[in-house]
Amino acid sequence: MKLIFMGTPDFAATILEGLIGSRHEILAVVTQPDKKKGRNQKLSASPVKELALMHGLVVYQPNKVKEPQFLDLLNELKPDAIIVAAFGQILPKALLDIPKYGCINVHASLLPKYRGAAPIQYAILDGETETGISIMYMDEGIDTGDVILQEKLVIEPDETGGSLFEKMAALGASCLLTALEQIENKTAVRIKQDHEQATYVKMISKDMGRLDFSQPAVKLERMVRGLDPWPSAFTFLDGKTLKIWKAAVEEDDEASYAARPGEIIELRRDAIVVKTGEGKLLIKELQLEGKKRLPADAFLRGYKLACGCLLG
RNA sequence: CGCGGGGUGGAGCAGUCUGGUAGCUCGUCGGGCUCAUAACCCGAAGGUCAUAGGUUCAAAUCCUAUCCCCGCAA
Repeated sequence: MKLIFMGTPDFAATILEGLIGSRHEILAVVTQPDKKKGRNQKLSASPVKELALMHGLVVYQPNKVKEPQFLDLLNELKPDAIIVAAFGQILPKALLDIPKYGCINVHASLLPKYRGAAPIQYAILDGETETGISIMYMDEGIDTGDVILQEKLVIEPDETGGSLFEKMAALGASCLLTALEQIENKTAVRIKQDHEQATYVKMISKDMGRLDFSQPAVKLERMVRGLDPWPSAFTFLDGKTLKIWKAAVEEDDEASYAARPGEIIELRRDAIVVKTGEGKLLIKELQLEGKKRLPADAFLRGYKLACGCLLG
Protein backbone atom coordinates (compact mmCIF):
# COMPACT_ATOMS: atom_id res chain seq x y z
CA MET A 1 0.00 0.00 0.00
CA LYS A 2 0.98 3.58 -0.48
CA LEU A 3 1.15 5.19 2.93
CA ILE A 4 1.69 8.51 4.57
CA PHE A 5 2.96 8.38 8.15
CA MET A 6 2.23 10.99 10.78
CA GLY A 7 3.91 10.92 14.18
CA THR A 8 6.42 12.66 16.41
CA PRO A 9 8.04 11.02 19.48
CA ASP A 10 9.99 7.79 20.00
CA PHE A 11 6.83 5.73 20.19
CA ALA A 12 5.89 6.89 16.70
CA ALA A 13 9.43 6.37 15.43
CA THR A 14 9.27 2.70 16.40
CA ILE A 15 5.99 2.33 14.51
CA LEU A 16 7.53 4.01 11.49
CA GLU A 17 10.51 1.70 11.71
CA GLY A 18 8.14 -1.23 11.41
CA LEU A 19 6.63 0.27 8.28
CA ILE A 20 10.01 0.96 6.76
CA GLY A 21 10.88 -2.69 7.21
CA SER A 22 7.69 -3.79 5.47
CA ARG A 23 6.76 -4.00 1.80
CA HIS A 24 4.59 -0.91 2.01
CA GLU A 25 5.58 2.25 0.23
CA ILE A 26 5.97 5.36 2.36
CA LEU A 27 5.09 8.37 0.26
CA ALA A 28 5.82 10.91 2.96
CA VAL A 29 6.38 11.40 6.68
CA VAL A 30 4.67 14.19 8.57
CA THR A 31 5.94 15.33 11.95
CA GLN A 32 5.86 18.36 14.23
CA PRO A 33 8.16 21.32 13.46
CA ASP A 34 11.60 21.29 15.05
CA LYS A 35 11.66 22.69 18.57
CA LYS A 36 14.23 24.13 20.90
CA LYS A 37 15.43 21.45 23.22
CA GLY A 38 18.15 20.57 25.66
CA ARG A 39 20.49 22.68 27.77
CA ASN A 40 21.56 24.97 25.00
CA GLN A 41 18.10 25.47 23.60
CA LYS A 42 19.22 24.16 20.26
CA LEU A 43 16.72 23.44 17.55
CA SER A 44 16.28 19.73 17.23
CA ALA A 45 14.28 17.34 15.10
CA SER A 46 11.70 14.86 16.38
CA PRO A 47 12.71 11.18 16.60
CA VAL A 48 10.40 10.48 13.68
CA LYS A 49 12.11 13.08 11.53
CA GLU A 50 15.55 11.75 12.33
CA LEU A 51 14.54 8.23 11.40
CA ALA A 52 12.81 9.37 8.23
CA LEU A 53 15.81 11.36 7.06
CA MET A 54 18.09 8.45 7.80
CA HIS A 55 16.06 6.41 5.32
CA GLY A 56 15.80 9.17 2.78
CA LEU A 57 12.07 9.66 3.19
CA VAL A 58 10.27 12.88 2.33
CA VAL A 59 9.45 14.85 5.50
CA TYR A 60 6.81 17.53 5.97
CA GLN A 61 6.50 19.66 9.10
CA PRO A 62 3.42 21.83 8.78
CA ASN A 63 2.55 24.12 11.68
CA LYS A 64 -1.09 23.19 11.15
CA VAL A 65 -2.12 20.19 9.09
CA LYS A 66 -5.49 21.78 8.44
CA GLU A 67 -3.98 24.45 6.21
CA PRO A 68 -5.51 24.14 2.72
CA GLN A 69 -2.11 24.08 1.03
CA PHE A 70 -1.04 21.09 3.03
CA LEU A 71 -4.31 19.27 2.43
CA ASP A 72 -3.85 19.81 -1.29
CA LEU A 73 -0.40 18.35 -1.04
CA LEU A 74 -1.69 15.21 0.67
CA ASN A 75 -4.43 14.87 -1.91
CA GLU A 76 -1.93 14.91 -4.73
CA LEU A 77 0.02 12.08 -3.13
CA LYS A 78 -3.11 9.89 -3.33
CA PRO A 79 -2.28 7.69 -0.34
CA ASP A 80 -4.12 4.43 0.25
CA ALA A 81 -3.99 5.08 3.96
CA ILE A 82 -2.56 7.57 6.43
CA ILE A 83 -0.99 6.01 9.52
CA VAL A 84 -1.07 8.14 12.67
CA ALA A 85 0.81 7.44 15.87
CA ALA A 86 1.29 10.06 18.61
CA PHE A 87 1.36 12.87 16.10
CA GLY A 88 0.30 15.74 18.31
CA GLN A 89 -2.20 17.51 16.13
CA ILE A 90 -5.94 16.99 15.67
CA LEU A 91 -6.81 15.90 12.15
CA PRO A 92 -9.73 17.71 10.51
CA LYS A 93 -12.45 15.84 8.61
CA ALA A 94 -11.09 17.12 5.33
CA LEU A 95 -7.86 15.27 6.03
CA LEU A 96 -9.52 12.10 7.34
CA ASP A 97 -11.37 11.78 4.05
CA ILE A 98 -8.31 11.92 1.84
CA PRO A 99 -7.02 8.30 1.85
CA LYS A 100 -8.92 5.51 0.13
CA TYR A 101 -8.88 3.32 3.25
CA GLY A 102 -9.03 6.16 5.73
CA CYS A 103 -6.72 7.24 8.53
CA ILE A 104 -5.50 4.50 10.80
CA ASN A 105 -4.34 5.18 14.34
CA VAL A 106 -2.12 3.14 16.63
CA HIS A 107 -3.38 3.78 20.15
CA ALA A 108 -1.65 2.51 23.29
CA SER A 109 -4.62 1.25 25.26
CA LEU A 110 -7.49 -1.21 25.00
CA LEU A 111 -10.11 1.20 23.74
CA PRO A 112 -12.59 2.45 24.79
CA LYS A 113 -10.56 2.70 27.99
CA TYR A 114 -7.84 5.32 28.25
CA ARG A 115 -8.74 7.50 25.33
CA GLY A 116 -6.52 10.56 25.11
CA ALA A 117 -2.93 11.67 25.33
CA ALA A 118 -1.26 9.58 28.03
CA PRO A 119 -2.81 6.10 28.10
CA ILE A 120 0.44 4.31 28.93
CA GLN A 121 1.31 6.25 32.06
CA TYR A 122 -2.24 6.22 33.36
CA ALA A 123 -2.56 2.47 33.02
CA ILE A 124 0.34 2.18 35.48
CA LEU A 125 -0.91 4.99 37.73
CA ASP A 126 -4.26 3.22 38.04
CA GLY A 127 -2.60 -0.05 38.98
CA GLU A 128 -3.91 -1.91 35.95
CA THR A 129 -2.49 -5.38 35.43
CA GLU A 130 -2.96 -5.38 31.70
CA THR A 131 -3.33 -2.93 28.85
CA GLY A 132 -2.69 -3.18 25.14
CA ILE A 133 -2.68 -1.80 21.64
CA SER A 134 -5.68 -0.81 19.56
CA ILE A 135 -5.51 -0.26 15.82
CA MET A 136 -8.47 1.83 14.74
CA TYR A 137 -10.01 3.86 11.97
CA MET A 138 -9.92 7.51 12.95
CA ASP A 139 -13.01 9.66 12.99
CA GLU A 140 -13.58 13.17 14.16
CA GLY A 141 -13.72 12.33 17.86
CA ILE A 142 -10.72 11.73 20.07
CA ASP A 143 -9.93 8.02 19.85
CA THR A 144 -13.57 7.19 19.16
CA GLY A 145 -13.27 5.39 15.81
CA ASP A 146 -14.01 1.78 14.95
CA VAL A 147 -11.44 -0.73 16.10
CA ILE A 148 -9.76 -3.07 13.64
CA LEU A 149 -7.82 -5.17 16.10
CA GLN A 150 -6.50 -5.19 19.64
CA GLU A 151 -3.77 -7.06 21.41
CA LYS A 152 -3.24 -7.29 25.16
CA LEU A 153 -0.05 -6.70 27.10
CA VAL A 154 0.66 -7.60 30.73
CA ILE A 155 1.83 -4.82 33.01
CA GLU A 156 4.59 -6.24 35.19
CA PRO A 157 4.82 -5.33 38.90
CA ASP A 158 8.01 -3.38 38.24
CA GLU A 159 6.83 -1.85 34.97
CA THR A 160 7.81 1.76 34.34
CA GLY A 161 6.39 4.23 31.88
CA GLY A 162 9.55 3.86 29.86
CA SER A 163 9.58 0.09 29.76
CA LEU A 164 5.90 -0.06 28.89
CA PHE A 165 6.40 2.51 26.13
CA GLU A 166 8.99 0.29 24.51
CA LYS A 167 6.83 -2.81 24.69
CA MET A 168 3.81 -0.92 23.43
CA ALA A 169 5.68 0.54 20.50
CA ALA A 170 7.00 -2.85 19.42
CA LEU A 171 3.58 -4.43 19.75
CA GLY A 172 1.96 -1.46 18.02
CA ALA A 173 4.27 -1.84 15.04
CA SER A 174 3.44 -5.51 14.55
CA CYS A 175 -0.29 -5.00 15.12
CA LEU A 176 -0.31 -2.26 12.53
CA LEU A 177 1.24 -4.48 9.90
CA THR A 178 -1.34 -7.16 10.64
CA ALA A 179 -4.14 -4.65 10.32
CA LEU A 180 -2.81 -3.31 7.03
CA GLU A 181 -2.71 -6.81 5.68
CA GLN A 182 -6.30 -7.38 6.71
CA ILE A 183 -7.31 -4.17 5.01
CA GLU A 184 -5.64 -5.26 1.79
CA ASN A 185 -7.28 -8.68 1.98
CA LYS A 186 -10.61 -7.07 2.71
CA THR A 187 -10.80 -9.11 5.90
CA ALA A 188 -10.45 -6.17 8.25
CA VAL A 189 -13.35 -5.76 10.64
CA ARG A 190 -14.90 -2.61 12.09
CA ILE A 191 -15.81 -2.99 15.73
CA LYS A 192 -17.80 -0.12 17.17
CA GLN A 193 -16.51 1.06 20.53
CA ASP A 194 -18.81 0.84 23.53
CA HIS A 195 -18.86 4.54 24.28
CA GLU A 196 -20.54 3.92 27.65
CA GLN A 197 -17.33 2.28 28.83
CA ALA A 198 -15.05 5.05 27.62
CA THR A 199 -12.57 6.79 29.90
CA TYR A 200 -10.37 9.74 29.03
CA VAL A 201 -6.96 10.70 30.27
CA LYS A 202 -5.31 14.08 30.06
CA MET A 203 -1.82 14.92 29.02
CA ILE A 204 0.83 14.43 31.69
CA SER A 205 2.30 17.62 33.07
CA LYS A 206 5.40 18.25 35.12
CA ASP A 207 3.59 19.11 38.35
CA MET A 208 1.71 15.80 38.30
CA GLY A 209 4.87 14.15 39.49
CA ARG A 210 4.90 15.96 42.82
CA LEU A 211 4.37 13.39 45.55
CA ASP A 212 1.65 14.08 48.10
CA PHE A 213 2.64 12.00 51.09
CA SER A 214 -0.86 12.09 52.55
CA GLN A 215 -1.75 9.68 49.74
CA PRO A 216 -1.37 5.93 50.28
CA ALA A 217 2.11 4.53 49.66
CA VAL A 218 0.70 2.20 47.03
CA LYS A 219 -0.39 5.13 44.87
CA LEU A 220 2.89 6.96 45.37
CA GLU A 221 4.85 3.91 44.27
CA ARG A 222 2.75 3.71 41.11
CA MET A 223 3.58 7.33 40.40
CA VAL A 224 7.27 6.56 40.75
CA ARG A 225 6.95 3.86 38.09
CA GLY A 226 4.34 5.39 35.84
CA LEU A 227 5.99 8.79 35.56
CA ASP A 228 9.44 7.33 34.88
CA PRO A 229 11.22 8.60 32.79
CA TRP A 230 9.13 11.77 32.48
CA PRO A 231 8.20 13.87 34.36
CA SER A 232 9.28 11.52 37.18
CA ALA A 233 7.94 11.46 40.73
CA PHE A 234 9.56 14.10 42.89
CA THR A 235 9.45 15.85 46.22
CA PHE A 236 11.62 18.39 47.98
CA LEU A 237 14.48 18.04 50.43
CA ASP A 238 16.08 21.12 51.99
CA GLY A 239 14.47 23.25 49.30
CA LYS A 240 15.91 21.18 46.47
CA THR A 241 14.07 18.96 44.04
CA LEU A 242 14.43 15.30 44.88
CA LYS A 243 13.40 12.80 42.24
CA ILE A 244 12.37 9.32 43.31
CA TRP A 245 13.26 6.62 40.80
CA LYS A 246 12.65 3.39 42.67
CA ALA A 247 10.44 2.74 45.64
CA ALA A 248 8.72 -0.07 47.47
CA VAL A 249 5.75 -0.24 49.81
CA GLU A 250 5.54 -1.57 53.34
CA GLU A 251 2.59 -1.65 55.72
CA ASP A 252 2.39 0.56 58.76
CA ASP A 253 3.53 -0.84 62.07
CA GLU A 254 3.07 0.47 65.60
CA ALA A 255 6.07 2.73 65.38
CA SER A 256 4.97 4.41 62.17
CA TYR A 257 1.37 5.24 63.06
CA ALA A 258 2.34 8.34 65.02
CA ALA A 259 4.56 9.82 62.31
CA ARG A 260 3.47 12.65 60.05
CA PRO A 261 3.07 12.02 56.31
CA GLY A 262 6.35 12.83 54.56
CA GLU A 263 8.41 12.27 57.68
CA ILE A 264 11.54 10.19 57.35
CA ILE A 265 11.05 7.53 60.00
CA GLU A 266 13.93 5.20 59.37
CA LEU A 267 17.22 5.02 57.51
CA ARG A 268 18.05 1.54 56.38
CA ARG A 269 21.08 0.22 54.65
CA ASP A 270 19.34 0.27 51.29
CA ALA A 271 16.31 2.51 51.76
CA ILE A 272 14.97 5.74 53.14
CA VAL A 273 11.66 4.99 54.84
CA VAL A 274 8.97 7.65 54.62
CA LYS A 275 5.59 7.73 56.34
CA THR A 276 2.63 8.24 54.00
CA GLY A 277 -1.11 8.59 54.43
CA GLU A 278 -1.30 4.82 54.45
CA GLY A 279 1.74 2.62 54.78
CA LYS A 280 5.43 3.32 54.39
CA LEU A 281 7.23 4.24 51.21
CA LEU A 282 10.73 2.81 50.94
CA ILE A 283 12.83 5.01 48.69
CA LYS A 284 15.41 2.82 47.01
CA GLU A 285 16.83 5.03 44.29
CA LEU A 286 16.77 8.81 44.14
CA GLN A 287 18.33 11.89 42.60
CA LEU A 288 18.93 15.27 44.13
CA GLU A 289 18.82 18.36 41.95
CA GLY A 290 22.05 18.71 39.99
CA LYS A 291 23.26 15.24 40.98
CA LYS A 292 23.20 11.85 39.40
CA ARG A 293 20.61 9.28 40.31
CA LEU A 294 21.88 7.04 43.07
CA PRO A 295 20.89 3.96 45.02
CA ALA A 296 19.77 4.91 48.52
CA ASP A 297 22.88 3.52 50.21
CA ALA A 298 25.26 5.57 48.07
CA PHE A 299 23.12 8.66 48.59
CA LEU A 300 23.16 8.24 52.36
CA ARG A 301 26.94 7.91 52.38
CA GLY A 302 27.44 11.40 51.06
CA TYR A 303 24.31 13.20 52.21
CA LYS A 304 23.81 13.64 55.93
CA LEU A 305 20.14 12.89 56.38
CA ALA A 306 18.45 12.71 59.76
CA CYS A 307 15.38 10.79 60.85
CA GLY A 308 12.42 13.01 61.60
CA CYS A 309 12.99 15.52 58.82
CA LEU A 310 10.14 16.13 56.45
CA LEU A 311 9.94 15.67 52.68
CA GLY A 312 7.69 17.80 50.50
C1' C B 1 25.04 33.42 23.99
C1' G B 2 18.41 30.64 28.19
C1' C B 3 19.31 29.72 34.12
C1' G B 4 21.96 26.76 37.65
C1' G B 5 24.82 22.51 40.22
C1' G B 6 29.02 19.29 39.59
C1' G B 7 33.88 16.41 37.91
C1' U B 8 38.95 14.70 44.41
C1' G B 9 41.58 6.22 45.34
C1' G B 10 36.33 1.31 43.09
C1' A B 11 31.20 4.22 45.17
C1' G B 12 29.15 8.68 47.58
C1' C B 13 31.12 13.11 49.66
C1' A B 14 34.44 16.99 52.57
C1' G B 15 38.51 20.13 51.56
C1' U B 16 38.44 25.34 47.22
C1' C B 17 36.16 31.46 49.81
C1' U B 18 41.24 32.55 53.54
C1' G B 19 47.27 28.49 48.37
C1' G B 20 51.52 25.13 52.45
C1' U B 21 51.27 16.83 54.99
C1' A B 22 45.13 13.96 50.45
C1' G B 23 40.42 13.72 54.65
C1' C B 24 35.30 11.24 55.81
C1' U B 25 31.55 7.31 55.23
C1' C B 26 31.68 2.79 52.51
C1' G B 27 33.83 -0.95 49.32
C1' U B 28 38.19 -4.18 48.34
C1' C B 29 42.35 -7.26 50.33
C1' G B 30 44.76 -9.51 54.82
C1' G B 31 44.21 -10.76 59.99
C1' G B 32 41.20 -11.21 64.60
C1' C B 33 36.49 -12.16 67.25
C1' U B 34 32.02 -15.24 66.65
C1' C B 35 27.84 -21.05 66.08
C1' A B 36 27.34 -17.25 62.49
C1' U B 37 26.81 -12.44 59.98
C1' A B 38 25.47 -7.27 55.86
C1' A B 39 27.78 -6.85 63.08
C1' C B 40 32.41 -5.67 65.83
C1' C B 41 38.09 -5.07 66.37
C1' C B 42 43.15 -4.53 64.01
C1' G B 43 46.00 -3.66 59.66
C1' A B 44 46.93 -2.80 54.26
C1' A B 45 46.61 -1.55 49.24
C1' G B 46 44.59 2.01 46.07
C1' G B 47 44.48 9.15 43.94
C1' U B 48 48.17 12.37 36.96
C1' C B 49 42.53 16.17 42.64
C1' A B 50 38.44 16.06 34.46
C1' U B 51 42.14 18.18 30.60
C1' A B 52 45.67 22.03 28.81
C1' G B 53 48.13 26.38 29.76
C1' G B 54 49.23 30.54 33.32
C1' U B 55 50.41 33.08 38.29
C1' U B 56 53.52 31.55 42.62
C1' C B 57 59.04 29.57 46.49
C1' A B 58 54.60 26.45 46.65
C1' A B 59 48.15 25.12 43.33
C1' A B 60 42.77 20.26 44.50
C1' U B 61 42.62 25.51 46.10
C1' C B 62 43.87 31.67 42.34
C1' C B 63 43.50 33.09 36.60
C1' U B 64 42.34 31.52 31.30
C1' A B 65 40.57 27.98 27.78
C1' U B 66 38.53 23.17 26.64
C1' C B 67 35.97 18.45 27.51
C1' C B 68 32.37 15.61 30.20
C1' C B 69 28.01 14.69 33.79
C1' C B 70 23.45 16.55 35.99
C1' G B 71 18.87 19.75 37.60
C1' C B 72 15.54 23.68 35.59
C1' A B 73 13.55 25.38 31.23
C1' A B 74 11.61 23.88 26.32
